[in-house]
Amino acid sequence: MPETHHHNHPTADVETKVAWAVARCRENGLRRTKAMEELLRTLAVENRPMRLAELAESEALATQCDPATVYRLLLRLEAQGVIRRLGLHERSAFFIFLYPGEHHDFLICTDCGKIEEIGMACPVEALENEVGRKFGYQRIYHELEFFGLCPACVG
Amino acid sequence: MPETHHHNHPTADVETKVAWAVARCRENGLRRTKAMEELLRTLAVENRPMRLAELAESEALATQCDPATVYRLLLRLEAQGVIRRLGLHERSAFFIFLYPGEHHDFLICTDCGKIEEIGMACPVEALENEVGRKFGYQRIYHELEFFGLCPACVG
DNA sequence: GTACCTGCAAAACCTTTGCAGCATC
DNA sequence: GATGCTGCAAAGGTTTTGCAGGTAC
Repeated sequence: MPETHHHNHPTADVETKVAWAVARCRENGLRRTKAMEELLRTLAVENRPMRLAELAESEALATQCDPATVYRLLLRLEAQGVIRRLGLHERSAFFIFLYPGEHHDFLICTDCGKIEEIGMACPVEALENEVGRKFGYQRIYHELEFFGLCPACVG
Repeated sequence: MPETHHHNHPTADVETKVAWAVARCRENGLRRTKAMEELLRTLAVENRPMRLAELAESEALATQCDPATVYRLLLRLEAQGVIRRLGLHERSAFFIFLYPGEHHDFLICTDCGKIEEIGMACPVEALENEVGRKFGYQRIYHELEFFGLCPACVG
């Protein structure tokens, strides 16, 4: 299965995504734990960028494990390529489920920090390939974010 | 002068940029200080994303002022729209000089963190306008970053 | 049984703020 | 002279790590 391609297509079923991610982690030697599954499921259900703190306090995980565990899990899952860390200008990092064939672009309010997803075709794919070739980078992907004042903050 | 437009064109002269930024700040009631000028000049000369710590330790500023001052200056300059804060996945924020008509897209190594600028036409401008209209956002701009393993880290 | 994973707690880092004194306008 | 800017120092918030014990395989 390809690492990434950027067509927006219908979101896969949550359990399908979780099963895929767990399988991939296990293939690479990670142990299947309750916390891993719950973390992946939370990210798959929410399907939006979430912070460590938010995840650690979520119903599914708060009773399940320590924030430090969530932190270390996020590192492992990112290394496995089943989640991605995003830089969205906040002080804390955001993480989102990374499922093959799905791509997300976001619109962030510079005032209130609201994050919404843009369900529009992303025009960057061709450039991405060209950049990879020209600069000799491997495993390339991109992040595209739009920033501006949302209607509520424009007042 | 328009807030932003995204044609890549030859970089303006450093002193021109600094003078423009200082003028704009003064028009909006900020006081002209040595630290402000040095900070702007450093960013204009380097013309790349820099962190607070890096700026505060730079030759021009280390002898000039306290890190807290650099921090507060960065906030003010960002509010004036003469610099921009970038989210590049590091724990600390990056800032870059923002001159009308100039646009930057970056390529960042996911392993060593090297940041290079891509001098290629950015295909996002049309989408940016459409997103602004569709979602009702004002003062919209975008950030496009490519991530991957640089040749040295592929090794 | 072994290697990995977890909880707890502390350290490390970067950012942010309070306040008294100084510089710009 | 008034207001904003600065330096110093301390607080705040998130991330990161050490270590002893528990768990998946």
